[in-house]
Amino acid sequence: MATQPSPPLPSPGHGLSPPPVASPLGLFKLDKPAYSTPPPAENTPANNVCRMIDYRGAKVAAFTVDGREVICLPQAFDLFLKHLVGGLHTVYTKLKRLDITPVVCNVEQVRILRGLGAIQPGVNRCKLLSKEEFDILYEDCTNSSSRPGRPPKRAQPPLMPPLIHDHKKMHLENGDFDFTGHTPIDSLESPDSHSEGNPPLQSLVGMAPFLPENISSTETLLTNIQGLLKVAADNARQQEKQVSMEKAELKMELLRERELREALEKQLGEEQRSRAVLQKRLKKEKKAKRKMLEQLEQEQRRRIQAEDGVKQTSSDSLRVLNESLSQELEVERNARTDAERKLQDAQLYFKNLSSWSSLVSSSE
DNA sequence: GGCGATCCCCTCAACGAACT
DNA sequence: AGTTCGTTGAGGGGATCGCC
Repeated sequence: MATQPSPPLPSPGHGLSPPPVASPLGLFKLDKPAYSTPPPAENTPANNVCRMIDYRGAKVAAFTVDGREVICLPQAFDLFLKHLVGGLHTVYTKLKRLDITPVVCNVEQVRILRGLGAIQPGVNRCKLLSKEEFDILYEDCTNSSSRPGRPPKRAQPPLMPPLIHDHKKMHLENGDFDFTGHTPIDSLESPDSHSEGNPPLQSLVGMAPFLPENISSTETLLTNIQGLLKVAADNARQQEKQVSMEKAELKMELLRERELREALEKQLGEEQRSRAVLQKRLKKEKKAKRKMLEQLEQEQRRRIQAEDGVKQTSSDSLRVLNESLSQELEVERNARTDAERKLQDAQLYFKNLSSWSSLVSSSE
């Protein structure tokens, strides 16, 4: 792909992202306070020096932008996060949430990354992240239990530490190359369909040292073979190193998982004990409550009985009082009637007496 | 039910390759 | 040289899910 000279790119000094008002759509989108893509890294020779660095057991393309070492995000995603999250979009969302602003690649950096095979040939944009920022992102992808919300999908656990899958990435395994935008790396480019672990002879030949023309053909052949063997030995060493690192990382993961399991078991035991104590206490409380209820009911019964007794007593005494009052009233009435009769008799007596005396006086 | 995180689906932009 | 098509990452909208 990259053997032909690249056509001039639009506004190389300003990078890949168009200015916000570059298109009618851009104008339309200006209204939203959307996620603002930061300006790309300045297109300077210093910024465009690419190195392959060891990161988490893999070779990752890195630039030094403004004194900060930054790695290729799509490549790092492909190597480390692909199995943990649904896609790059999730990663961008996470970056937003984590308040991490990646560096946007400039045109030259994208070309270099494409040339190295760190990103796919058709890729035209790319972001860069410092190792520390990627550590935070990785931690967020692997440890979401402490966070609310929907847990990540995690279709496949990342059993393998990042391996270089793509044949193009084989180039990255062969050591730390220094590339600048002006250094062609096409000699390293090889056709597709390599096997996973072993680069084909063709590519090894490509890596063999170039020889002066005055050496005999046998010597040339021997030197070539020597070079091939050296490259093969280097590759074997590299793979061995990779395997041992994978083993070490797996061991560490095993230890971590074991510790986590033990801690969880301990916590489970404590929870179970605590639950048993609470159940016992609950049972006791229920028993006490039942007892109190019984006492309460008994007391209520007693009270009702007492009230009935009081009611009964008061009605009887009222009746007695009534009767005595009636009797008194009757006695009083009789007495009054008797008195009235006596008074009438007296009046009659006095009347008769008066008539008798007047009769006597007139007869004299 | 509200909230926040995640995921799926979609469009857009930029580029290279192929074609006319 | 210009056009078309395919590829890829960027990014938004909306659905879904789990927690409180």
